[in-house]
Amino acid sequence: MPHHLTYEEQVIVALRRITRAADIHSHLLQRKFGITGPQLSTLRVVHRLQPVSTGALARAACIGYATLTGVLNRLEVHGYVTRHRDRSDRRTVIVAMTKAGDELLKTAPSLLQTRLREELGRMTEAKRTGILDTLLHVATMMELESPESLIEEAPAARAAKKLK
Amino acid sequence: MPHHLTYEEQVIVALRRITRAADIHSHLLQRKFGITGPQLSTLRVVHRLQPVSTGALARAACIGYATLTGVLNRLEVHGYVTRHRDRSDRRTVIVAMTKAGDELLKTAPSLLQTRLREELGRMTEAKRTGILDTLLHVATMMELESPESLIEEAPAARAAKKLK
DNA sequence: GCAATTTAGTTCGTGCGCTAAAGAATGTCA
DNA sequence: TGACATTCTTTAGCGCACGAACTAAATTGC
Repeated sequence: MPHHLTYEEQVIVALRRITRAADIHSHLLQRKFGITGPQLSTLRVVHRLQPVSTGALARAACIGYATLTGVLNRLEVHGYVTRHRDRSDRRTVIVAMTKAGDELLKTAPSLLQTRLREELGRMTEAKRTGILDTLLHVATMMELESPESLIEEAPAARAAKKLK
Repeated sequence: MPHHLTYEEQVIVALRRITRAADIHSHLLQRKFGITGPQLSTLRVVHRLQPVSTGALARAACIGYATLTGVLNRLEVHGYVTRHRDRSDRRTVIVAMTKAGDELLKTAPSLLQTRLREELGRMTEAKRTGILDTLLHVATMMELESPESLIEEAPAARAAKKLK
């Protein structure tokens, strides 16, 4: 305790600890079950929306197109999903589950750390809701910063780039 | 809104949105000021603790040794910090600020998004404290999962690995 | 019809993050 | 003193994440 930290620095440390813990948990998942957190998370979204285009998948999973391509590559190599181009619009790629993917989700561990789940389960409903609300609130505030680069459902209205 | 999400899935989405927003902000910092979020964050810790060993720095910054090496490489290339080996114990590496590093910190923008800062500034003290407490609480719960792999100040007491 | 634009995905380059293993310096102990 | 363990840092290998640039396909305008 050499110095006082400002409120802002404390928030940053807290966020850092959260992402680090999530990352460590992801590596633990990979060692134990052969699948990482982002892969498992993506697979769940595929399960919920399949068959689904990569674009819709990226928006639903709050992930960039480029990142999703890599995750889908690995999921495909592992045999958990299939990709094929849409017949009517051959630009879009349709993602669907395989049997192995379904099977994995049935036996897959929770994405959340088990300890975290236990702790949350012990809380009152009000406290649980409060935590989620705070997290969503923080997320919303942080996303306010760069509105254009976020998931846009309406990609119109940016013709201001015409120079030549 | 095709399906209901479980509480757990909602928490995961919230965490995902937070880390994504932080990442996007980091890229924005890099484009505008030539330094990323982790680099700036690390530089602040160096400023607070200098001169400091890389190990102490990693623990203070909640970051792995290997990751810190890369960040320090980039900070050194940019001329913001210096590294040299300790005279008395030549295993440890001592990190210190340069003039350029001090200068950067003086003019550097907040690590937090400005919008987030504004929103937080508008709140009551109680609400601000509540948010920080919730974030720290979540961080602590998530870290419970893998105690050994976290920053250990006392690396003793793990002789249980003697098999042969 | 066919150029110009828009849209969907992928590839490329860079940086962050982890673990595991390697290097280098120090300490221990017979 | 000389093998062995311990400590501190870096390297290697992989995966995630972003933006920018690229390819291919569809749409629009003329």
